[in-house]
Amino acid sequence: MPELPEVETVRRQLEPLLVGRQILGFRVMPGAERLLRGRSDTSIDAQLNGAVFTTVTRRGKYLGLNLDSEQVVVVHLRMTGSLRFRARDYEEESFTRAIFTLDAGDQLRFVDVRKFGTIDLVDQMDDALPELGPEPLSDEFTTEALWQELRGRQQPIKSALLDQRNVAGIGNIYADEALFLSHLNPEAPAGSLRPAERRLLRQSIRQVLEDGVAHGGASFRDYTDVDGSEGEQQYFVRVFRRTDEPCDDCGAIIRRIIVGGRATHFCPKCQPVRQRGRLVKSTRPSRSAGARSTL
DNA sequence: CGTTACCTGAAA
DNA sequence: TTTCAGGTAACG
Repeated sequence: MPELPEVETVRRQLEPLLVGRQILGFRVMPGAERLLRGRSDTSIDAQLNGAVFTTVTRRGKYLGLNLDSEQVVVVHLRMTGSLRFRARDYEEESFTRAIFTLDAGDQLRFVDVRKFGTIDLVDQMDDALPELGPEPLSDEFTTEALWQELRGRQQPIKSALLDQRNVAGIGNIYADEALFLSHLNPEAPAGSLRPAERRLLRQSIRQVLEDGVAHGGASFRDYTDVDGSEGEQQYFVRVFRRTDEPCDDCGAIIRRIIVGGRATHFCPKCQPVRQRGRLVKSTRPSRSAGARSTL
């Protein structure tokens, strides 16, 4: 569920709540053992005990809860995970999968209906991360860096944006929104973008992610922040889950298709299938015909 | 490369 | 009852 803006919202809320707080215990609830990916909660509990949070960082959709013990708790929320900071004696919540007990009895809870989320304890955040592309809101995310990943690819541009090895942090909402702002058809081959389209796509990605962060993330279904409240970005989307509604810009009816197995929303008029090269109907048929034989 | 599996509840 | 879901890893 959470994409970069939702995870960044959690990071910003969590940091001031956690920094300086000490961990007194950690446990995983019965039936949720898989979230530790094979490790036992007792071994993690032993390593965490007494450690103090120093900073909270983010890489793509991953959160790093950094400790003064030079270790990092790396969390991925996947589809339905959330981190809740709860004061001592706060009521129990359904679907709580793991609990960090802090000094004074407060708790950091990992709540996750579908049990896809993960928690790792490592010495360096990178140790828990798969191959990830550039951070889209950093300076390293240039048009050239983006094109480096897209060039030569036949895959639909939508699928390429969801591949975390190309760019880190984009998910289904922001991929559709960025493609709408870019006037790009989601099924266009990733490697087919013209230079101007690449620049616009890079800028659109940054725009939609920055807007998402500014609105505290999007809450379409499950996403809630650290105290359980919702974001506002769902009120600002242009196409995502607006199937059969008129496009804000042109009034055409927004369509929903499946691309790479994911629901995909777009405006067929603003994001048309690009015209193929028009070799047949050239404006100067007599001169160009013999001169050029290649595409 | 696209498809399937992993889970579970809400909505259609 | 069936379909769907802000994600990814493991398939074929």
